[in-house]
Amino acid sequence: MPEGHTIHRLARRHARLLTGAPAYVESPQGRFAEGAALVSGSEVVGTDAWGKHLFHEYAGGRLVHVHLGLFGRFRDGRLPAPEPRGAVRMRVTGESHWLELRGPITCEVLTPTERDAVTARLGPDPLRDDSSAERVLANLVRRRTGIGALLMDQCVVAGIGNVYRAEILFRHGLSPWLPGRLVDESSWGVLWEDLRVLMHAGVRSGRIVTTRPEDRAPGEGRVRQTDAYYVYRREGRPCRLCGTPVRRTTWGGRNLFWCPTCQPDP
DNA sequence: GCTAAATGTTGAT
DNA sequence: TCAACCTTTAGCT
Repeated sequence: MPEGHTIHRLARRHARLLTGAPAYVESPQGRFAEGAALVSGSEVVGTDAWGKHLFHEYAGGRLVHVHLGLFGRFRDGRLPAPEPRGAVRMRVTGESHWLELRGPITCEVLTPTERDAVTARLGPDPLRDDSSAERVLANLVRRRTGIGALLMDQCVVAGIGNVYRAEILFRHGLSPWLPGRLVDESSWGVLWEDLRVLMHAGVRSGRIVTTRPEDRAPGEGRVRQTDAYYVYRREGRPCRLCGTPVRRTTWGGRNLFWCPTCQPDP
């Protein structure tokens, strides 16, 4: 489930499992063999996340840069590690735990300068303390494109994916086609704070839940997956607030879900 | 067992 | 705008 919250959660977890000890890095599948050899045996000094990009920092100044793309996945566990099965791009063995990475779109070794070049192309990340609502707003108001496309543009704001995009626009009654230049400062400020709260909750729980308790079936404990969203993947089902069937279209090659009543055309 | 779809990005047309 | 790529899973037969 790789939106920004997944990556930040992985960064924290990997820091806990690996930091402060040497790690042995291999590529059972072979496609990361050269990179693995560059860092293997060095101490893990920390991890970092920016948007959907994850970095493992090794002593000696090398970084492993991972982008999960749509399909990438990490698994981990306590040593001893099981025999790698199938296409394992990277396997990391620390002092007490192992990690396994499959299906990433990117897995490469970078220098600090190269890492800076990666993050320089990214907009502010709502999950980072150094992010700023004002800077994102400045990126929005410069563009005529609809806010629905802009929120998915990682140069504008980093870490939002298709689920958070659909859900945050619904929660604020905004049409995905509202031009970025028409986004006003006060409603953007409210949306941004809400987004930060939702994404931080996602980091904590490891899943995306955007519905308010009063908008889902009563019950304690874990929110059922069918109750987690307002519009994402709910095409044809009645809007939780107004009953209008949720709509879906394809925009920029991605599915876009919205309620035409709660999010009227601009 | 097969097919389609998926929370993403890049590069060609 | 479209296809390609990375891999798993759900829903069929």
